[in-house]
Amino acid sequence: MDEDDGEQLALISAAKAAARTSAARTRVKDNSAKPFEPAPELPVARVLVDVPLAHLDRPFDYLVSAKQHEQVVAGSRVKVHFAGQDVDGFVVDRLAESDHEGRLAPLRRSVSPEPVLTPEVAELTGSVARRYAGTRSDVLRLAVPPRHATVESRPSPSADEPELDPDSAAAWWQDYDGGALCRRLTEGGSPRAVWTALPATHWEDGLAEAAAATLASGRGSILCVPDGRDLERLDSALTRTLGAGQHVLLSAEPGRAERYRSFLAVSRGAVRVVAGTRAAAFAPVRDLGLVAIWDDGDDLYAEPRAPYPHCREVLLLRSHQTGCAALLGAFARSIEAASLVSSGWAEDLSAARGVVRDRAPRVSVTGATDTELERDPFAQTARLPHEAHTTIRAALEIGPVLVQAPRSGYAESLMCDRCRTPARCTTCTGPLRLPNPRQPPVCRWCGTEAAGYACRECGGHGLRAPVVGARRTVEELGRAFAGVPLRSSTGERVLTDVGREPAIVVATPGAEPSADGGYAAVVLLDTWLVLARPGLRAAEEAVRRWFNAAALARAQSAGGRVVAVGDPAEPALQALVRWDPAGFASREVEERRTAHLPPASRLVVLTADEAVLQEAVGQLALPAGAEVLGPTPVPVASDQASPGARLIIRVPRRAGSALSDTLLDMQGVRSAKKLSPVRVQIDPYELA
DNA sequence: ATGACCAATTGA
DNA sequence: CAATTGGTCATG
Repeated sequence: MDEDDGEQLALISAAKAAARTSAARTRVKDNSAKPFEPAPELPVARVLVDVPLAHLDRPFDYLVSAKQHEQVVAGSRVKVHFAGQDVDGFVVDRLAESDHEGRLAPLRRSVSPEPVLTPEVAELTGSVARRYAGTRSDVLRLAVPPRHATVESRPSPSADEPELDPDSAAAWWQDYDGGALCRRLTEGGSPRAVWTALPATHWEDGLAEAAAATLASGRGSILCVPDGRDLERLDSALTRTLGAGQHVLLSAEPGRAERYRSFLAVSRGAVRVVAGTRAAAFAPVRDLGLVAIWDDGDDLYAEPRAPYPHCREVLLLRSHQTGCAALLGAFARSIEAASLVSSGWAEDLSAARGVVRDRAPRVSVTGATDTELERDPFAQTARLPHEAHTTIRAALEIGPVLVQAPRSGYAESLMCDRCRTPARCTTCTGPLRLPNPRQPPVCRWCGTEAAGYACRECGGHGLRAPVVGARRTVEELGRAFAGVPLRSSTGERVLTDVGREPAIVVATPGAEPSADGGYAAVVLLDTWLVLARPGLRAAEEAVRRWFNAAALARAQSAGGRVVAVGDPAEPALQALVRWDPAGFASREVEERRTAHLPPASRLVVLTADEAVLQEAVGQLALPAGAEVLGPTPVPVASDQASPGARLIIRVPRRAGSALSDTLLDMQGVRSAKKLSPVRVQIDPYELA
């Protein structure tokens, strides 16, 4: 019975296919004056079409005409007729014949013969799409910059043969493993390492030397940095180390033409070293030997466009896929990097304890314990405990002082004025803010008024908006240290470097200028506040920022001091005192493991209306061990009234690809059935 | 998405 | 009985 039904179905669909094919044939005959002349060889082009629909996310075959034969190559751009409209596409292959049963349509036209999508990057976009349960066309938009015809018509000047000093790389890296990493790169090896940079070092020179060592083996490199300022530093380091014209920069900064010019220099093989921000992770470097990323914990590495891939993960996928070397460097250590070390995938490239002690500044913590606050009421009002004050004064005798003050954005959240416990909404545990000083505090998430607030720790009724922000910090310090030059470096106006002469430099995290010869002292204000931020990454992020600032100080032997204003019992600050970023990160890895959080687990956040979420979960074939949390209403600021809920699913790490697969299936079915969209975010930065 | 196709429903 | 509408399917 089953067989009969099957046979009938087969007959019906065969008849339908025949009808379609003959219809297509007559249409072609009727509409075209000349008969189609196919390319003399490999007349089939396999094309990735730019359609946003999950169920159409696979290659389609088209016929190449004799005229298009030369232009249509693997990696070139074409236009094709698809579902009743003209769409863009990338050719991924030329074939002798198609495995498609029906008749093939001819390519609409060849856009350009430039092979912008190399086979390696084509494969990479596939793995990234799969890993993040997104569509390949979304990833392709991130990987290949928009075309610029004028730029494309010009040749890319080739880099000269580089003149490299074979010993300089190993010499620069001497303090770590005796320079073995760079020797292995020079010899064509592919080490994978998590590098903890020594304080007061020019990390950009380290990256440039690693690229030089890789170049000496005849291979190229990709070096990623968080932002434009770091890119400038790396740019000059690369020019110093490799000579002019050996590298290009890839970032969103310059205009489209410049960006495409750099991209073409790389895809044409004219230049083999790429430095850039997160988009550079997809650069089509020939003979890739090394991918490197500086300060991979920076949130700028999280791509804000779907499917939200993280730059570090893209580089790791790439290293995995091509077998190239991987280097993750930072002054601190991200949880993910620590996890790569503990799993044995990467080696730990840290200097010996003794060397670290020699290079690090002396770090102390002051001012946040209750007793000290009682002894020193000045600490509360001016946020500058006595010890910080005297340290600054002494340091100004020998050089500049850096004061790191949290951005005033954090000032929004209130805390108890007695014990500094963050003030939270009793309804939804969201942070409280003060709309204006005459009104009661209001929850930032649900908008509930918290009249008659009482601290849940100490019962106190007083609240304060603790952060003062950089501007008021500048004013306070100006009064306290009259006559000393004051400079500020914040979001709007960022300084890159300051000189050796005594000055106080107030900076927000991430905007710290480096000082010629290093700072005599670095002061970290309001550390408890940064730790009290909502979100799972608060401690990791705080530690990263403190190490980045503290690493700009001179060595202890040269008088370098760091004073953190906070609670000396706080483990995050103890890690700073011991200058032990790796120890801190590996403890965090353990905590994440027991809490079933990434990177030990893989996690997905689904966002949609609540009923839609229920339906979507029903469509999933969840792997064993999956936990479904929620749905819960999306925490939104009270001013934006967007309905919606989110749901979190987490699975053991080894089930990560099974999770991605079932999410892809779900998105495919949903887009085919025209069901309302569900946002899928795998291991998003904030929750992960 | 968009279009093609089929079937059922509606109106004269 | 024609015209209209709604659902399903395929997209090379």
